[in-house]
Amino acid sequence: MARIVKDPEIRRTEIIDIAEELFLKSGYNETAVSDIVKRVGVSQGTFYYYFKSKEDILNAIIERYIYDIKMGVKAIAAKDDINAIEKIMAFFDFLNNMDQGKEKLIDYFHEDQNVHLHARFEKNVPSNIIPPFCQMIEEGVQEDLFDTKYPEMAALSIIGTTFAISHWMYDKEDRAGSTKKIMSAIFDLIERILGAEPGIFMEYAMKTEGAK
Amino acid sequence: MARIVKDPEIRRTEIIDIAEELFLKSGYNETAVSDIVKRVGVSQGTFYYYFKSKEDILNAIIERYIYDIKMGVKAIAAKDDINAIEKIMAFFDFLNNMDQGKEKLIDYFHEDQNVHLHARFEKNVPSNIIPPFCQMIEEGVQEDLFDTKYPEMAALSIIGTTFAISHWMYDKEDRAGSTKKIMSAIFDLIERILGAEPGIFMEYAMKTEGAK
DNA sequence: GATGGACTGACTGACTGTCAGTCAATTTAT
DNA sequence: ATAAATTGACTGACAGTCAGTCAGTCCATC
Repeated sequence: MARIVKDPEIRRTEIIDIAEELFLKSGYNETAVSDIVKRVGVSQGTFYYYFKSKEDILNAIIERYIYDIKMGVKAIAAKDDINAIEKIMAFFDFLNNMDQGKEKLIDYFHEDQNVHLHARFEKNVPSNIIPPFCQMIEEGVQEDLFDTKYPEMAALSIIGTTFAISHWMYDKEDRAGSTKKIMSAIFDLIERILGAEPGIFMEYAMKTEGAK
Repeated sequence: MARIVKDPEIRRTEIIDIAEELFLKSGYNETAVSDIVKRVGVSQGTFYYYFKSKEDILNAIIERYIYDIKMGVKAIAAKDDINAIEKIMAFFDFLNNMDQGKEKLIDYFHEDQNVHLHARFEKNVPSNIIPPFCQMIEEGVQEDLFDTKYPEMAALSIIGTTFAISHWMYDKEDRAGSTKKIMSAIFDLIERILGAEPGIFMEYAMKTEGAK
């Protein structure tokens, strides 16, 4: 085949892009390295010139997600025109709306074939978002919006709660169920964990919705 | 090789036992089906007579853990000589002390080679323990020990929080750190989530420890 | 109550196809 | 000239298959 030399940075990104697309379409185990290189139009050897194993490219893909999330959260945490409650809500909004092309990332991740992606994702998210999230909580404590002695644990608890509930919802058939009740429950939990005034998150949510 | 016919139930258990041992020792990916059958002393064909794939036996192993947990939790939930707080504490005690031979299951699962087992485990635990756990919480609400409108969500939140914190702890080097502070934080979170009187879990914990 | 033949389903192990990963050779860029 | 990028045929390992074997059971017959 005609040999095409590209800037390594571009080649690497190219391979990651295709690998990500195929992993999401068919699953990690079901995608062969040979499928990836065929689509990219390079040899098997080139793949292993850039990645030391198939597992390695999975990590590269996850790292990219994590990087995006980290940047997004940092940006929210750094804002100075909104308070801690609004930041936390903006944070959830950001996570929910992160997408990958046309479909929501979160939907992809919950498909059964992607347990591999999903597990790795959830394993790496906390260490990256806990610090800025924790900062938001500490800010809220200083503003007297929250009341907790353990901001880091509260951050972990909220992230863990979110994961658990989102899995739970996806495993249940009647997912459409009653979104409102679930929202109320989640807000209630967050308020309790943070020691915020009961109902205050819902209040803010209504306000924002009204502004749209 | 000499052909030895056994009761299918026994053969199946035998294969699961060895597979579990090898998966925990060397990891799922690093254990070949051929390794398993060599140890059991049967042919490759026998393996596939009992399990439709390598993935399938992993499920069988997880199902066994889940079954044990389910039974343990049900037993605790059914007790009538202790109150809801004591039940919840007994439940955590039970989970923490579940072992597989000499090592604690939770320690095994956090070893890097066992991500596969671990992910599958955490995916399946909630749907099995939420119902009895939820029942304990409702009981606590009736006894006026807890105060929540969303017992199921509270159960999910506590499980999610527990997972998140345990991952967090295992990822940090300085794990030995300050167990007491972490215990206080976890109790604080549980009390908030359940709407229990602040400090009541710690109180019960001290009482139980004193009794020993 | 022994003999044997039909039958079942547990079990065998050599075989196949696939795939992750390697490497010596080759081309391109500086 | 040298280094960096690229090739693709090759290897070894492994999951999964399949045609066939054999232990044990059931039951008809003497």
